[in-house]
Amino acid sequence: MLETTRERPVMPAVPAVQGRSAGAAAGNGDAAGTGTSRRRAGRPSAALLDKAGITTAALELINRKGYDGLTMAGLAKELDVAPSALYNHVASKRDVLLLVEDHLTSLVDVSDFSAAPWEDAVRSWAWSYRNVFAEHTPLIPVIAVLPVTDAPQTLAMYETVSKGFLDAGFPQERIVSSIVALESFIFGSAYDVTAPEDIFDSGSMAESTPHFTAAVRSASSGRALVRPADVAFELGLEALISGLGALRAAKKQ
Amino acid sequence: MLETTRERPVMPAVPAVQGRSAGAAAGNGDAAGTGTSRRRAGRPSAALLDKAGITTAALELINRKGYDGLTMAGLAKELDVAPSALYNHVASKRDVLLLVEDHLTSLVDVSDFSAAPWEDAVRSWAWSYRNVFAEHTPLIPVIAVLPVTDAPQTLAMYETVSKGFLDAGFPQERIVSSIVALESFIFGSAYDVTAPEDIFDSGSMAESTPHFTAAVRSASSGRALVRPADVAFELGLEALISGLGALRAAKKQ
DNA sequence: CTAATAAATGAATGGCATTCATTTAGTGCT
DNA sequence: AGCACTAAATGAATGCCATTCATTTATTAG
Repeated sequence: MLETTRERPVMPAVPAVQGRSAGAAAGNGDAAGTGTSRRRAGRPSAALLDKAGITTAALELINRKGYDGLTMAGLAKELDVAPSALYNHVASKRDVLLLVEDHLTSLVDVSDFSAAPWEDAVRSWAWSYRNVFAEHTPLIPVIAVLPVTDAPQTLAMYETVSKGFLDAGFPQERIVSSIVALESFIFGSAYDVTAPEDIFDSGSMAESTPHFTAAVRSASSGRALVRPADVAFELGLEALISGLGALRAAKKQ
Repeated sequence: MLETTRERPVMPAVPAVQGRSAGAAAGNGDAAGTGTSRRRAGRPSAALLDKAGITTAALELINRKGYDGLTMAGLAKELDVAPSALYNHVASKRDVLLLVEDHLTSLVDVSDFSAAPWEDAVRSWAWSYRNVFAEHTPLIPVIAVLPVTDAPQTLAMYETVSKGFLDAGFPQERIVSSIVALESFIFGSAYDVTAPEDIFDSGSMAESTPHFTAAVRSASSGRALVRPADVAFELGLEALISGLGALRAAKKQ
């Protein structure tokens, strides 16, 4: 129907930047916030926002200012838009965190599950998972309660990992519990990475806690090469791998 | 100036309740908030606030309204005081959370470390620790970064646990790492307890994630008697206990 | 006695997420 | 073609929240 509909009438000049991969302010006249020449109210010809753009802008903001700097107002400014405009695309700030979480999950390395032995696959997956979220601990409370339905990339990760466990000979009814146990350890360990160096310094109460103080001292004797958090993570992970590995039946061909 | 200063002019009746163990509003004329007869400005004869009172009021408020309900204004009302009065005793809301954290840590059961075998002691400690903080997950980000100096009860717990590990024949330089690994698992698992029942419901994407969906289904077949979070915790904890236990030298007499 | 300090009130302050009325532009239906 | 509906933007509230500051009153130290 309709003849000349596809003519693309005028389009002032701007090539209608879409998807807005990264980098702020798409060249042209800016709007709410930066200072010059507000955009006038009303729906613009080409949409300024979408979930992908919001996600990358949020990540950019987090990298630059940390999670304290991630505010709806700041995000809006990053996107050169009024804060209320965001609410046409997300229902709440938690929604933004969800978008970020799902994106980050896609960065977790699950590749070894299709090639390497189960132990090696779990090892590389767990290290990768921990390292990604160690930089994003404020997301952990969100993830922990997040129904997987709302996070397609997260669901995809679970699928790959589940299949890896099944192929390795795990009894089906133990797979979810095993993954949950590993994940719990991973999330807890991610926090650990962010702890200050001197977190175990007992200070003035050192005399009243001799055993602990001695243990802390001897733990840090051969340090500085590896972070304490890495030592603890390796220790716990290897314990989990060998403990959980014992559940396997000898399958896999 | 002014003669009759030491006469103790009136003192309406009240015996100057101090410490304020629990239960709100110490009987007499109330103040900021509740509605009737404000207390007049200026330092009162007997202090209305102290850290112990703030801690128990905070816990009361958390139990009643959850962590969202824990606001400085709400806490002040609970204590029948103006919000700004709190800042004479704590420097920030984070300080309040610290007080609560340290109190809760004193509830963790470490008794088995002086009696039972190492495995049993770790088991009961870990379950108790997880159960206490499962109800208080918003504290976990605080704990994880908390220098132990600021938390005497927490330090006391570490001392007991360290001694238990040492007595069980653990090499001193592995003790802290082992405890940290266990704690990481415990904190992560505490979150897990709060997750909704249907967290793993893959919903509309079930067809694209067959292995995971099947694993979830078979995990929940014999359920309802035990919570899934408990199964995962037990599995991981036993794996950690046997994995870490292998580090011990045969000592202990 | 007097200066310093401690502990309260009450009135800001500034930041925050979120909502709502309004404006403008595209879409679908007849 | 026209018209109702919906989508996507602005801009101006709203209400909550932690925190600060000036002020008042009482206790304590010198």
